[in-house]
Formats: sequence, structure tokens, C-alpha cells
Amino acid sequence: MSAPALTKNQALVFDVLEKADGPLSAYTILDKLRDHGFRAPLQVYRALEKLLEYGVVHRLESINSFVACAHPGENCHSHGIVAFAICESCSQVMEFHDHEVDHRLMDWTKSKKFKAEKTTIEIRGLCEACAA
Amino acid sequence: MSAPALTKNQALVFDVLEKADGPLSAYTILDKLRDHGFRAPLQVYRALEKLLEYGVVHRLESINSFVACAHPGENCHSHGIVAFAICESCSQVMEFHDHEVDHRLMDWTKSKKFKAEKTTIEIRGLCEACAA
DNA sequence: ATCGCACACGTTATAGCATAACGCAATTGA
DNA sequence: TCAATTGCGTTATGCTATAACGTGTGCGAT
Repeated sequence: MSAPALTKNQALVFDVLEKADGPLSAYTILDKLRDHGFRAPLQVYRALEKLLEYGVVHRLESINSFVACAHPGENCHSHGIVAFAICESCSQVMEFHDHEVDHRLMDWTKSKKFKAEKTTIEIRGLCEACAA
Repeated sequence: MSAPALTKNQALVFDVLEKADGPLSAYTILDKLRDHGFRAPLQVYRALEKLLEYGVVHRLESINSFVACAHPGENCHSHGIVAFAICESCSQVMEFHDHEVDHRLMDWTKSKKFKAEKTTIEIRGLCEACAA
């Protein structure tokens, strides 16, 4: 599950995401990689699929975008549920983990015998700077 | 913020969602309402926008779909954060609330001075019946 | 060695989700 | 009466995501 060496396309996509200062849509990534030979959305989506699997990139469901994981080097999957705060003004994303939240959600799923595969926690709003 | 009388289109859309036994996409709703004169996506999206505002319908960000609120009559906005467990096999949705989770997330946002507007919690996986 | 398999890749086409922009009609309240 | 608001209908368009096909490459098993 930890990340093997990235292929060329995967490395290109990851690089774009790491250098970006906020989440990017797949099509934005595509545009940024046209100079590197990217022509079609699938090239981006296929790379993203792997990067998500390796845990080095996260998908933000509520805005259909992707961000590099905030913990370079580590495998984010081992941190429990990942939560995001997304500023709707400047689009900065803060990533955090809260074990108590994980615990409460796991309690609930256990009590319902629900087998959780993937959990999304996203808070949209305004960051401190933008709320001023 | 509590729901005023629904317009014709809003009532039609709400009715479809209430009678469905799972979440529906906007285009599925559209198809179900063609016999009632619906022709275009916007008719659905505009109704949904209001129903979401009134708190009688929820949007599931991770599957681009909509469900009627599980608390008929009440205004769901007053229950704190709404969380969903979505079965990826039978697509049943369970809606629940956990004040401790709300509390932890609010603590975090306060500590970061982040002004939360809308929070999404969605757990995808398998319900008890489908996990068997 | 070569066969079969898994995987990454490229391309074209298509499916699925969402909104912009225009105009019309009904309601309301100054 | 006039202006503002809200809902509605239509056309067109844009954004997001995947299906289906084929190619090439590496690699282990027979």
C-alpha cells in the first residue's frame, strides 16, 4: 500500500499538485500538463487513481478536486480518517486528523454493523484571513 | 429558514425523493418527472436548491445525489451536522447525528478561527445486509 | 525462449453532472 | 403604477468522469 516508484505520468501529476497552493480539478491538471504531452483526461484520471491508492493525494468530494497530502513522505492512510477545511474564498485547504472523531464514527458503524470503506469529512467555509 | 409552502416543481421533486428508497441523481429525478412536464435539468436543480435551503433534502457530495431528509416534518438544520452512511452495494442511506463529532469539529474550527459554513460527513461502505 | 499476464499508456468517443443567459409571468409592496 | 422579487421554461454550453479499443513493455512460469 505504501507508494512504489511513480511512473512518469504519475510523477508529473503529483508534481503539479504539490506545487499548487490549493486543490486542482482534473481538467486544470490536464491543462497544466499539455506542454508535457498530456492530451486527454484519462491520462490525468489514471494517474490520480494510483496516487489516491498510494495515499499521497486526496480527493475533495465536495469540490471535485484533488490535493497533495499534507504529510510528505508518510502514508496518510495510517493516520485514520482525514478531514479537510476548505476556504471557499481563497481555496486554501487545511488537512487534519481527529482520533476522537474517528472513534465516534467507528462506534456508530460498529453499532450498525456497517462496513466502512472510505470516509469523507469536509468543512467548507472561510479561513481566518478571508473571514476578516 | 423553515420550509414555506412548496411550489409545484419543488413538491414534485420532493415527492420523488421521498418515495425513492435511496438517493437519486438530478438526472434520474428529471427522468421520473418527464411525465409531469419536466424537460430540462434546470427545473430539477432549481427545485433542489430550494429544498436544500429548507433543509428537507440533503445532497450527498460523494455520489452526486440527493435524498429526502430522514426527519419528516422537522427542520434538519437544527440537528447539528448531518452524517451519512452510504451502502455502495444497495445504495441505502442511513442518516445520523453525533453531537460529540460536531463538538470536536467545532473545537477544531474555533482553534483555527475557521468559519464553517457547511460540513459534509459521508461514510461509504457496505451495510449489514450487503456485507454478509 | 516464448508464452501469458499484468500494467501503464494513448486515443476517440461518450456518458453524466451542473450552470449561464435569455425571456416571460405572477406577486408583492412602496 | 411601477419596481423588485421569485418562479418558471428553454436553449446552449461547460465541467467532470469513464467506456472501449488498441499498443507496448516487463517479467515470471513452463
